[in-house]
Amino acid sequence: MARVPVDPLRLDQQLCFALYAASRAVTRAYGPLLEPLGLTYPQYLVLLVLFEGEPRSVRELGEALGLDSGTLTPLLKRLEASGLVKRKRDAEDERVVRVSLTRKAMALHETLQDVPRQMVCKFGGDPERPGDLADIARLREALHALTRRLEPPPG
Amino acid sequence: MARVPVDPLRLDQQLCFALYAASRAVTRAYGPLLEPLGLTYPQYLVLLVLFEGEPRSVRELGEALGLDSGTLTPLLKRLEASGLVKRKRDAEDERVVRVSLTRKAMALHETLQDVPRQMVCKFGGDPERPGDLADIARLREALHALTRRLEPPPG
DNA sequence: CACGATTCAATCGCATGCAATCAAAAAAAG
DNA sequence: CTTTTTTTGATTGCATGCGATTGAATCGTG
Repeated sequence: MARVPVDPLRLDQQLCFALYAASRAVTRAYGPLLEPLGLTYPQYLVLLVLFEGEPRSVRELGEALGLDSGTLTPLLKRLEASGLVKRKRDAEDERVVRVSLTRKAMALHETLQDVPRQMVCKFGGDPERPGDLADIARLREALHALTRRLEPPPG
Repeated sequence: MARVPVDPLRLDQQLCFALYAASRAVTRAYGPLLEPLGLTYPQYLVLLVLFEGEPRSVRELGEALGLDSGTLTPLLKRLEASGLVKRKRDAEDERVVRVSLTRKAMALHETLQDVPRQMVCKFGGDPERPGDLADIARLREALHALTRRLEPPPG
């Protein structure tokens, strides 16, 4: 069991770079699926949040995605320009903007159903094989755990 | 063993989002360490590549990091403006630009030695505990494998 | 009620990412 | 040796991310 000293700054030793590279690779892999639908990857994520419940305030979307208004406001304006979301000031509290889906977006929901399965294939897995799905689930949980440790809730 | 059908579009089911969120969380975690040194995270990565061998052409840097000249050219100009790298057209082949480190950058190399250890702590691990380092290594390898599957070499 | 603190979205500035295009240089074809 | 193709980096345009600031609305407290 020889202990070989390793340069701690070597790129291929960095978890951060592995994450950075994998994240960009996955985002790129979504491109061919989303671009024909007129969606970017972050826009797709916003729709996923809204599919789970509407309407959502900009703050709620930001909490779900870890993005701030500086990123979300222009992104939402583009989604609005695409006819996929509506933005409306809350009458009760004029500070908040409630974002909801259009009919067009709800129709997109059907089209998007197949996207995750296609992505599993791109990941090199078989969507029919439980083992492959379990591998993905394990990796996903490890990443969520890492994110939680880096961003402790404001408790 | 009840099989509960799960909405495949649920955000917390997406490996892509786990990656996306974790990558941004890690990049943010580097901020406090790099900002005092006048570095951004991608600039830090470029320096890591150069620490492993100089000079490097823009193409070589791009291959190592998975970035193209559209990203690297302005980034390298900023690193040059910071006095950390030199850029010089190759006399043999006027197409290539060779990027090398300045004395200032080599001095930075010393300062950066401790960064990876500090990051392990932020990840919630103990740099002295081999088990924690092994966990990080496993996650890193899983991510590298995913990236490779998504970007098969042009063979 | 007054008023300072807080919340919320928008705006601004800067630094990526990345596709598409360009121009120059070099290599390959003929 | 000339033409064509390829390689390499730069440039442009667009869409994020994100810190910092702003401005409006609301809340908390006295």
